[in-house]
Amino acid sequence: MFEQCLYFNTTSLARKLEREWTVAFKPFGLTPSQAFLLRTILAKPGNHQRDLADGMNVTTPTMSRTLDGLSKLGFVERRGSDQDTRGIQVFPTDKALVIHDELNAASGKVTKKLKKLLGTGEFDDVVSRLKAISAAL
Amino acid sequence: MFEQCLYFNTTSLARKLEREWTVAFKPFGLTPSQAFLLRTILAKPGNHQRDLADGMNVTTPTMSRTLDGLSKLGFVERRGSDQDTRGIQVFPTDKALVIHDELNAASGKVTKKLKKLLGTGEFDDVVSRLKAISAAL
DNA sequence: TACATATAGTTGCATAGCTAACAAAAAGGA
DNA sequence: TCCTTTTTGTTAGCTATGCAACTATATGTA
Repeated sequence: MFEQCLYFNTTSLARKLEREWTVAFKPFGLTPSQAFLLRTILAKPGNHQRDLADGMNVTTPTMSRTLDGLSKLGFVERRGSDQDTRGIQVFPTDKALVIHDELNAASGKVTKKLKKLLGTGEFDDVVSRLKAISAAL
Repeated sequence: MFEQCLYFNTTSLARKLEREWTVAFKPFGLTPSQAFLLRTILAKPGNHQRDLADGMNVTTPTMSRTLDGLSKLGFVERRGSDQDTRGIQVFPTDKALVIHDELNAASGKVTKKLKKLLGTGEFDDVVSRLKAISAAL
C-alpha cells in the first residue's frame, strides 16, 4: 500500500531500529533515547539544554523530560549557567563516567553488526542520503 | 556526534517527516498514524487487526489503540469475524468514505512536494533502500 | 530607565509506541 | 473427548514526542 512512501518506510524502519537498540542498551538500564543523549553529554559536558535539543532534533519539552529521566537515574546533573541565568548546563555524573566506554562499545557493536548485515558501503551511503534529506527539509 | 549512525539519522528524519505530515492531515482531524491506517482500511476493508498490525509494522496493542482512536472519531467500525471468533475485522464508515479521495489527495500533495524538493530519482532511490534495509533486519 | 519582545525551561495534556500480563477462542494431540 | 499450546485482542504501565501555555530572565528600543 505505501511501498513508495518516504514517511511510511522511514518511520517503519525507525521502529525496527529502535527495537534493535533497545536490546543493546537494556543492560545499562537505558532506553535508546536516553543512551544517545547521555553519550552526547559525555562527549561534550556542559552543553545547554537548548543546544542539546537542537543537536538531537527534539523539542525543548522532550529534552527537558529525557533529562529528568537521566537525572533520576543518577547519570546527569543540571547546573544553572553563569553567563545566562535562564540557561541550564548539563554534566555527566561519576556514575555516567564509569559506563562511558562500555556504552560506546555497546553502540559500536550494534553498528558493526548492522554494517556486516547491510554491507559497509550500502550502510554509509544510506546514512549520507538520510542526512541530506534531513538537511533539505 | 552521530553523523554516521543509522539509528540516529533514521529516527531524526522520522521526526521531521512526522511534523510535515502532521500538518497535512490536521484539516481532517487526524494524526499521521491514524490517517495512514485509515487509508489502508479504505483501500482494503475487512482486514483483521492482526494483519493490519503486521502490515503497518506495529504491535497489536498499538494497533488496538490506534483503532480505538479512529473508532471514537467515527471513521471505522469493528466487527467480529465469522470464520474466527477471536478475530476482529475492520471496516471504514460512511464518514470515512466521504473523505477518502481528499485524504489521498492530501497525501499525494505532500509526496509531490517532497519529490520536487529532493528530486524524484533521489526520492525513489532512498525509499527503495529503506525498504531493503527493513527487509534485511 | 521602562516597556516590549525574544529566549530558556517546565508543566499539562494529548497520541504513538513498547512489554508484560491477561482473557477468550482456535488448533493440535493423546 | 480433554488437555496443552497457539493465536487474537485488550488493558496496564512505561517512555518518547509534540503543542500550548506558563514563568523567569535577557535583550532591544524609545
